[in-house]
Amino acid sequence: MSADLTRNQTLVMKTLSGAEAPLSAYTILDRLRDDGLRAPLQVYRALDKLTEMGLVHRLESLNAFVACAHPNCHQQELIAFAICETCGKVEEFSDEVVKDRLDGWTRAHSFRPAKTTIEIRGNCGGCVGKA
Amino acid sequence: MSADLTRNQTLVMKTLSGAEAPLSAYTILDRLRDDGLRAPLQVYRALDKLTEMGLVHRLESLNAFVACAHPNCHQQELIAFAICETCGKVEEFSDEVVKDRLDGWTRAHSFRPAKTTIEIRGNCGGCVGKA
DNA sequence: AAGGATATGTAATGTCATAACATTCAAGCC
DNA sequence: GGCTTGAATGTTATGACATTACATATCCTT
Ligand SMILES: [Zn+2]
Ligand SMILES: [Zn+2]
Ligand SMILES: [Zn+2]
Ligand SMILES: [Zn+2]
Repeated sequence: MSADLTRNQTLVMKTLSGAEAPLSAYTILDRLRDDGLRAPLQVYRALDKLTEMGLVHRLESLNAFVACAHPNCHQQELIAFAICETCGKVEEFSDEVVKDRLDGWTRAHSFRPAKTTIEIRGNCGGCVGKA
Repeated sequence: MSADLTRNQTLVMKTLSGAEAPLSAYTILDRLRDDGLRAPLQVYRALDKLTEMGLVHRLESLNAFVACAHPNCHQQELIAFAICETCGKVEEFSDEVVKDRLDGWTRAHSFRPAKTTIEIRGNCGGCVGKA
């Protein structure tokens, strides 16, 4: 399994796990002032490691981070995110057909993919109508 | 067709059209100093309009902008980007199957999508090996 | 000419992320 | 124990991306 987390990584992980919506690095920092964190870099370093371990995802269209909803389940597959712009809730899912189609395109174009981002922004079922 | 562009929109559009790779708003600003632009907002406002018109795309994973490769061709469809991290070249493409699969997921989950981002980062055929 | 909508100019500020350097900590070896 | 070494941490400063707020100008319609 994955190695134990360090102190700062544990603090950041707990903050993200307890959050209802994605958090920016600076929001995480604010919530951890009382635990001794003072500088952005302390949070960014923890986020980097947690992301490497697959415990946290970065949402590119939000410049924010979420705890993985299925830790240790989708180590290497393609993940898509549905992000509600009203309540902030994020759903993760994978789709083999989407993956195959994108893989097909990259192969056909001799493109070597390193990281793929799929983010759908909109409103979740509970928020449609309220927005 | 689309309305004529304003002065600032024209300047920004020309800069992006002539670029080999995505440009950040501040890079665009730097290239337009001699044309009288002084503040980021002048560029951001033009980019907003150009994006609305479909002439420019924002790359979320890069915080940068590119001229559309197929203006007036894909007004409303889902667009995917393959971005070379070595040479910066960006390829746009659409895939109906990917669109259908993502639409299927959102319908099944009562999610109302507003904007979908698909960005594949990696290395293009010409750059594989050099990186 | 008057009014309203759109576009522009400018300064200040807010938000996100990293560089550079010093210090501390834990583990393995002599 | 005392040493080395690599990882993690702490701190300051800076860089990069984006928006708020307000003033002014321009264009189009009446
Ligand atoms: Zn996940
Ligand atoms: Zn919602
Ligand atoms: Zn396009
Ligand atoms: Zn390339």
